[in-house]
Amino acid sequence: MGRQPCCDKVGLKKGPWTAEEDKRLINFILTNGQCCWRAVPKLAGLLRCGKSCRLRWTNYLRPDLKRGLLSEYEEKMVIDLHAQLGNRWSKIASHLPGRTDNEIKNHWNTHIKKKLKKMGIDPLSHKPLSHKPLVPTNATNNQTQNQPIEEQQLQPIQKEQQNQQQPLTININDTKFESKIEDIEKQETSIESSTIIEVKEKDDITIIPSFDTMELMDGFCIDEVPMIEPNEIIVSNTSSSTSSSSSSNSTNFLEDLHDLLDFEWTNNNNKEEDNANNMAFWDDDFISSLNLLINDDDYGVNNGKRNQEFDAHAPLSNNSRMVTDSESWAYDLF
DNA sequence: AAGAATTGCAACCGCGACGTG
DNA sequence: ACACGTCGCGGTTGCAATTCT
Repeated sequence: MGRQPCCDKVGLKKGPWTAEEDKRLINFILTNGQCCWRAVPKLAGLLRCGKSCRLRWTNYLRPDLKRGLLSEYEEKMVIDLHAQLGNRWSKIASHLPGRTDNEIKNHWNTHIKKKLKKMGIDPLSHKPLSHKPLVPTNATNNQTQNQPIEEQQLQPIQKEQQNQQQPLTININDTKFESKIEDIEKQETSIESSTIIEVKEKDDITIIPSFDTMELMDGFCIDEVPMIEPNEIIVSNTSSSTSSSSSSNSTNFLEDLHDLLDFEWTNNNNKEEDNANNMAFWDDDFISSLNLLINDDDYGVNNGKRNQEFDAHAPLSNNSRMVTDSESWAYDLF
């Protein structure tokens, strides 16, 4: 018996999303929150499968997303985290606020991989390419070789902590990288000397970068990012009745957004966090982008292609969302 | 200038995990 | 214990944009 398709594909649309579809999805999620993706397309009046809606939202429409190239710090973190976690992009993404697993995966495959190879680093093992693989002498060794790096590291981590080893960071822009490769070879286990310390807790893994993430992000911490939850998405009643309609017009949609911005984001878990979160979740840049988004004249002129949506090829400074690197994004919000 | 090759990224696909009845 | 539905993840693809020849 074959697996049932995730959704009835007959009559469902595929391919790039149009402005109208984006508008409907955003409007629906703002009004109803994220729940039951399977039901979303029907309720939102979209001819898409729920999976497609979820992807579109999480990878592109989510308001807390950063756009644009990864910063040097972010790249460094990705490399470190990849050394620890392997291709577990969602885990890696969870340590990079505003970045999606897809984005990181793409960036890894298109940029970082090449950079590492150029530097003589094997992107898979994070070891120097010239580094001859150890010939396993027994099954245990063999197993270790095939184990995810993360698992291989769990044991040496504590040892590493005890030894207070100097953290080895890979600066991919470092022209003296070759000398670092030598250092890595000397240290035998280059990955183990990475900057990330993991503590295994049940099945979950806590990643503790040895470099100060808060410092790197200029005080920006993932824990402070107000990730959207269904119960957190609250649109005032005055507008929700109109906006909940899948055929809502742009004006109502904008009103919803502004109502939303007037809403005080609260987090009941922590009063201090309350203060931090009592702010407009989406900054003016995002609103202006949404203005673009919902303005059919400006948006999706070319069949809704994203490059037209946010003008990815314009200078970054012209692009309200894409310009928000980690620092400016954080400062804009806080 | 034009065609070919390459790049970058959004979106899709299939699978596994998990929850529920 | 099992079947089923849903969701999330990682790998892959398709195609527009860009670069090269």
